[in-house]
Amino acid sequence: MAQELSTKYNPVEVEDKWYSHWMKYGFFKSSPNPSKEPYTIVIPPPNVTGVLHMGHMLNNTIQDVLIRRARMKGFEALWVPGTDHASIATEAKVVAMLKEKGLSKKEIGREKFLEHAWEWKEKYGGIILEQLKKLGASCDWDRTRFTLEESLSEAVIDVFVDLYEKGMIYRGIRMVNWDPEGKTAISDDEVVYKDVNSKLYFVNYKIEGEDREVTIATTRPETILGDTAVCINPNDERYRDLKGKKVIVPIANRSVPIIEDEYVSMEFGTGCLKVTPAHDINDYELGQKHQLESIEIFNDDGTLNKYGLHYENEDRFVVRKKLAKELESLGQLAKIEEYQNSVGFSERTDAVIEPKLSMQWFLKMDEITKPAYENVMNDTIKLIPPKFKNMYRHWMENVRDWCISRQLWWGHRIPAWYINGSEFVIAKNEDEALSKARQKTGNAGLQKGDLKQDEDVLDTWFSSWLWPMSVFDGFKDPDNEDINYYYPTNTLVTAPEILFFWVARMIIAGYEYRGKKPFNEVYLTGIVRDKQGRKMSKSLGNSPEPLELIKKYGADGVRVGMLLSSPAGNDLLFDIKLCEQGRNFNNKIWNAFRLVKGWNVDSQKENKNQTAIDWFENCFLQSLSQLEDHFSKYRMSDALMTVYKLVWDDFCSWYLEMVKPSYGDSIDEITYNATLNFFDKLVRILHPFTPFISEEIWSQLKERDEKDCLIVAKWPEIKAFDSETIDQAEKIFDVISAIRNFRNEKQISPKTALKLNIETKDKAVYDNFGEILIKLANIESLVFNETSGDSDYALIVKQDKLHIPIDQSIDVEEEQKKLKEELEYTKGFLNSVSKKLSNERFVSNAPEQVVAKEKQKQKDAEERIVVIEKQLKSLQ
RNA sequence: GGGCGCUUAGCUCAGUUGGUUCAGAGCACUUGGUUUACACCCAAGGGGUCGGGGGUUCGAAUCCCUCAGCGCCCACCA
Repeated sequence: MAQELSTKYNPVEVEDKWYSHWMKYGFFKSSPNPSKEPYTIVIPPPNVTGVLHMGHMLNNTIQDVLIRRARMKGFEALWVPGTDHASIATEAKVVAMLKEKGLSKKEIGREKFLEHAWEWKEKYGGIILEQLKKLGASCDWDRTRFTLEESLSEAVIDVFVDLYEKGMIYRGIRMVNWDPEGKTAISDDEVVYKDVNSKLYFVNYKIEGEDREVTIATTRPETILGDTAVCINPNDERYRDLKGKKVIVPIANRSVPIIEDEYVSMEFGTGCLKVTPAHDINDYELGQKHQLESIEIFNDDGTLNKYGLHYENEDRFVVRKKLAKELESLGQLAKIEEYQNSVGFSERTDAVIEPKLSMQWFLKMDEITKPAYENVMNDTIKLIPPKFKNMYRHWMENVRDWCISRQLWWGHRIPAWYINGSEFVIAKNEDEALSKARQKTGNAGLQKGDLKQDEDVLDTWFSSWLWPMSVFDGFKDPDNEDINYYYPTNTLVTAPEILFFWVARMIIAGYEYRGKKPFNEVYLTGIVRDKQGRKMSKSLGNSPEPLELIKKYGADGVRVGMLLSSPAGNDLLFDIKLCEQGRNFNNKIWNAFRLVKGWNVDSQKENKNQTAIDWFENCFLQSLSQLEDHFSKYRMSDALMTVYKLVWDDFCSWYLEMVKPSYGDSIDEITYNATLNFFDKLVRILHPFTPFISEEIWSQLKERDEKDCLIVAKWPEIKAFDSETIDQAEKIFDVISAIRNFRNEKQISPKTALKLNIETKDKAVYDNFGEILIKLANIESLVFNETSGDSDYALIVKQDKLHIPIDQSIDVEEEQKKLKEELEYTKGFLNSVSKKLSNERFVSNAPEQVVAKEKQKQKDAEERIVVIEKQLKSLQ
């Protein structure tokens, strides 16, 4: 009964009710089922530190739409949830928490620190997953995994050992960002670049054995003490005569070679570069290339070491000034220029970052990346949208070895054990390490205490790259039922910013360890931005709180809002209005349902709505095909819009208006059942987008068993449809709109019934849809091709003329003017079509279909012109 | 600096291999509406020389060249 159903849909209760119901009956659960094809998604594991933000909302809505649809299409659908331990982010949070308690990492030591970290993880680590439930995420929660849990950690260590044994992991020198204040290496992400005003010092270096000098420009004169070469561009004419010579490093008085490399820009400074391999990444590479010595001149705290000579133990910036003075007094400072450049600062301590050489672990990327490269290029793995293929290729072609060690504690500790400093063994655990160490050294007396495990942990991505395999225990037990059934997964939904960090590496690992791709398709979402296009961030305060949104608009409303305008790979400019639109849509459906539930059925009554029923049936099938097409191309917004228009326009605005009994009247049984049947189909295709309201309506369509839920109902079957019926309806809709517009213009109330006399050559349309026309345009008498009074108003729709006699006197001039404009336009149109058709090259070159259609256009236009001219004449 | 991409209605975007009413959709906007499903609504309507210029073609939003503006990724210039 109508009064039982509120006029406004209230999602809060409904959503909680259904989520528990689905959980209760285990509809999200999946296990290998040989009689069904699997459809698998592994969630991009959110950081344990994470709190649900709008990016998650978009990302997980898309995944849920895909998984729910797959479930309904009869796949064994599995969505595996989990979280990522996120070394850097989590460690930073824990450090901050300790700081509040007045503790520091160093004081409490590794073990205690990790205790705190785990405690923190237990407390906050699950929040984000709980939040996802509010969104309606239909993950198999029993399968929730965590990248630092025991089984997944074992996988990481196994892989490390394996790759090492294959000779793909090595130790090497790398430049890290050193924070002299915090005395720690920090990641690239934690470096903040700022434009600062600095100085460019022009220093004269003496050429060995000659009375000449060469001038070099530098922003960091203190690093002169670490110079091991001077570099010029081999094409630089100015320095041709310097080739092969040596220069004397000022103050240090060291003789270093002049090397040549095209890396040096001839335009910058003097075109002559000092090379300090230990303190500049580019210089380091030059040093590698030209086999230069590398002299480190700094201590960990940013003071100079013994290579600083008389500046030993003084701070780098103090030395910079003093050294400049000394150079000046030596007459070796040519000039100082003001200069603006970008300098890296530590995000945490705001200290200027010092590039520092350090020993790190690397994974060789040249060989291992090959299948990952090829199989994306040949579309074995599809990137959506495909434009990302180019980016992927560029990265793969320029890939560098992957530095996999991080100077942190929260993470997978590198399974390397050092014996007396430099010698080491790689082993799965300490016991194994000990036996390997004994073997390696030949010293059977070695004890565990003689071994020291590497202090560093592995890059977080070194665990997440195994995710699609490790969640199914594909390492611990490589031939288990789960991994054999679910792997490769179907679709990965993630952000383009981690295409290289994560996606590419998962592909690499997939081929390396399973010989198979990890997923068939990668759907790359955009970034959720605010209306002004700014990235959403806490500091800007421009990010809405997702749970508040859900409370206000319902999860269904928010889901619709997220999907309304988010083509793959494009950023979504989020506007709260999108959620409003989503909510309104749900309310619309709710009210349509309220209407139908309120109908009184009269089983004696005759069905007069068969045309409407047939039409909507076809209309539905047409939309269903379009929907299928959109989904197959991952056009989520278009898919949703197809359903949106089908429900709002076709079903509510047209179909329900066609069949709706007038007030107090009853409805016949056939129409009633057909309408409920339409609801049944509509909620099925709505379900992936708006799971809650669709389930609620479905449950009210008829008496059902508790387990008979929409979430596991069948997706409607795609069938051919009759486009003739749809075309006819379109024409009738045009006629109805024209009449409504006429009422608007003439200010005739919709309640006032009109007489209508139609001149047409296509009466079949009216034979079928006449009753509908009468009802929706409020016509009291409909006749065809009768002679009309000269003073009648006439509307021209396509090739038909609608005479509508009304009491208002006709404004002949106005009507003539409109008709003449129309005539002009149509003639112009006809002219261009005829021109095309009289062009022999068009007729002979264009496909037959195109020509035929042009001919039809010509014919239609000609007929229309006749109709217009006739009406014009009758007005004279 | 290297690579990639974008520019279509006020906004966000579709527009498949050049060819039907292809210049579209949603929102926004304007006008009218207390029709008993819904004002979170109904009906109707007005908006664009497809960034500028040039070219190829019977035909260009779509292909080519060029200019302008914007964005992203990577490496960051002493």
